[in-house]
Amino acid sequence: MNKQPASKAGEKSFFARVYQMVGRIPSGRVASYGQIAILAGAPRAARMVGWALHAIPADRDLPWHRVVGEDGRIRLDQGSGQRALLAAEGVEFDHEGRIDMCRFRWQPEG
DNA sequence: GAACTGACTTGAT
DNA sequence: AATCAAGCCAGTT
Repeated sequence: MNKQPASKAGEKSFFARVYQMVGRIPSGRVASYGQIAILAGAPRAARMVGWALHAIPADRDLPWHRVVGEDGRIRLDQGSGQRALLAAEGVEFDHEGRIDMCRFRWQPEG
């Protein structure tokens, strides 16, 4: 548990960074774990991103469902409803349940 | 303080 | 093209 302050005052944990980036993903767009990791400042912490999302408190209204694998496929077991959430936002899935990352990948430039 | 873990990614076989 | 293995970072125990 965080009995001590995360790093220094003002600096948030890597998790908080991830949450912030995930929160910036616009509706109808998706980002990969690795992408979020890069944006969060850890180009190789893709696994941590997944763990961070796993640790998202219910209070957070983060669009965690907009984070998928680099191949555009959901890395969660069915039951999370992630695919349904994305489909509801206009994200299209192919017959293999994969997203066309070329079209739906979120590009933080704008 | 060391070891383990994980909603990943990439490269090799 | 599919499967296997290793690497990676940060948090948790």
